[in-house]
Amino acid sequence: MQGKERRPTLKDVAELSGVSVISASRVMRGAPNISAQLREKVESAARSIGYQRNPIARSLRGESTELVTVIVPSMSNHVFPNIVDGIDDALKHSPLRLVLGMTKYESRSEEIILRDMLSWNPAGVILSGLEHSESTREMLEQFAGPIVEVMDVDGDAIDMAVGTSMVQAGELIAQHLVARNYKRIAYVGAWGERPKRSLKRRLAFEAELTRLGSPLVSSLILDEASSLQAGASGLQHLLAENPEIDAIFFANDDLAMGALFHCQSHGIAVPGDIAIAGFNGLDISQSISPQLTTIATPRYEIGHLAGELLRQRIAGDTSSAAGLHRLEQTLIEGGTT
Amino acid sequence: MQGKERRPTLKDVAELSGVSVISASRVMRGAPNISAQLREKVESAARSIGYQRNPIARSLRGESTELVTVIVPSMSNHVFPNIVDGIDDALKHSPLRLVLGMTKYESRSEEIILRDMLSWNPAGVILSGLEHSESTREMLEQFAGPIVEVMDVDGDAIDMAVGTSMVQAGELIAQHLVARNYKRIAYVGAWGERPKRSLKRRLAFEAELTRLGSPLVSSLILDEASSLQAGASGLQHLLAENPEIDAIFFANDDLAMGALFHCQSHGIAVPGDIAIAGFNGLDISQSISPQLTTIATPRYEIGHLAGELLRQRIAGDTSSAAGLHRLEQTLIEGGTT
DNA sequence: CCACCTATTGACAACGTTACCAATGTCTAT
DNA sequence: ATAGACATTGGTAACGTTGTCAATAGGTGG
Repeated sequence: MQGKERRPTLKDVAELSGVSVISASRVMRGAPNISAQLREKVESAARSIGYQRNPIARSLRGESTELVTVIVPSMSNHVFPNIVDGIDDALKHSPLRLVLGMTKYESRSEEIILRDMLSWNPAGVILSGLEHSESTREMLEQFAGPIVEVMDVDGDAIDMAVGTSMVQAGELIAQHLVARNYKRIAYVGAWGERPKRSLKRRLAFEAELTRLGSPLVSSLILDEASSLQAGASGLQHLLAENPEIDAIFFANDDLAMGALFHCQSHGIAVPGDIAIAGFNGLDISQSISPQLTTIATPRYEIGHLAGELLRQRIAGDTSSAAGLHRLEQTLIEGGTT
Repeated sequence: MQGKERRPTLKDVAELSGVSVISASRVMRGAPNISAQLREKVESAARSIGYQRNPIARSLRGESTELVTVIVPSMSNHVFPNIVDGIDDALKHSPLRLVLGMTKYESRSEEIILRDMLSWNPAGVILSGLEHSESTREMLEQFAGPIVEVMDVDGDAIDMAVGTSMVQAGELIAQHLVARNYKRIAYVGAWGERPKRSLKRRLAFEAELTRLGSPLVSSLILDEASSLQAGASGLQHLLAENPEIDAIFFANDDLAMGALFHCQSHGIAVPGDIAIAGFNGLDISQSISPQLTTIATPRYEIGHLAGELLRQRIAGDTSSAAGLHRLEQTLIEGGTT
């Protein structure tokens, strides 16, 4: 079904244009000190046989490839597609290509994927969160290229990190709920709280509630993936156990919207009977009515900056940029609280 | 800031275990006819220095890499993250890795990305849609590995294709709207209708409406990306021009939901004043109220089957599987029509 | 006991590219 | 005019792996 002509090599280009292989190489990679005639001869030969440089041979010879390893938990969480879109846009006009791996929130899986991908000698690595297994951390420390950890900035970066503060997010929601005079506040998480950033958010939320004199009444960490359904069932469980709860902070907008829709279809008044807050600020959560109270995070921008930092460092902009890059997030006071 | 020890090679393993390089190679790649002692010596040496096979050197020598090129329009369209998730799960237990490229719905961009990625000699290619530029098509025909085109199956596959029928989708919605007795039906699209599958859907929709004696009253193709906002503004434009429209088929759920929310917040009764239908069957469109009338497409399954077909062919399961793989989609009769 | 076969291991070359060094030619300052 | 600097081009080897062929050892049937 396929053609399979042998792919042209530098040798072919050199023979056709009557120059040495090394000269052809120099022209193709834009090395300095090439005469105009030589360049012209080689370029036209290359064009005529459709020569493409072979990145495999190139990177066997040299050091690193033009691949950027991106490891995220999953695409089904709306957060990560936005991040990946941002990264891709930042790398769009560079020769760098994204190699994507998904961990399903398992740190063992992160380790395996990373080990595998590092064997490609990538130009850089982007992964999510600041917490990694011991051996993941070792591999990253051995890795010579730039590393960006995305999503949260509450901790130490191995190299660079871009994200928003989970601690601040938890505090903002706590302050908001207390200011609105809710008294019996609960929390619902998912994914067994494996992404440590959600744990950070919850702990900060709890601590701030306690500080404000209105400690958390109850919390429920679902083991399943977050989804609208999970949010609805989380809400039901909590209310069944503890009917006097008057506000719930959900680990993300999906859970929160699921709970909201459940209330709407079961005659539970929001925020009258119960207040609901989420996290992320997904587009859709701002279009429904009432608008969801949530924290809007700049996901695309996180990805874009991560890609940009990586690109700059790979391009030779050494120095700078190491450390935490904290982006702003905003509390959206919607109609659900 | 980083460690940068030289990466161990086969030579290191061979020296440490006192065997030849080629024997070490054979053990590492599990070749036949290896004595137990040799295997043991080599394996323990490899373990002790943390040897990892170098896929770059391997694929320079051999033929193709263990990379799978995946080219999709964008991650911000909820459809593609699901596809990518499905592909990833299908490839999870193989050595294959996803290399991701995004075209932003530009066929020129598809061409550039594909050319670049093919230079890595990928094991296989997955891309979206059955329509490609002339030179994209040529490159694909030259390509020796398996190719899967995902999303739609209304046309001819270069090699394999997995998706649902856009023609059927358009017809189903047309039949549904006519059956519900809507008389003045309109259509709203986005992305300048660059993905040909949405064009196919619209044309089938129009043809079926005509056949049923209720031809399309008006259609509006927005040039912008689809989004909730775009859906709302599409609705407004159409109604401004043509107030007697009583039903609109939107190219996807995002547009449809945007229109629905607009109606809800502007006192337009749905489906009383206007009926709304979408396409995709996103999770969220089924959780809102009223539930959106739409066509539910098996996106994850499309990705999964695409990955599975690719994996099988790469593993040597030649033969079979070429051609169109049509998956089922279902009309969801929601409360918006 | 010998030709022959199989199992096991090794040597060499090659994949396509580029770093490094060498060779040639050209130009400038003294 | 000449040494030295620079521009331009070429040759060789090497990156890490594996296909191919060769070599060795042990075993088999006649």
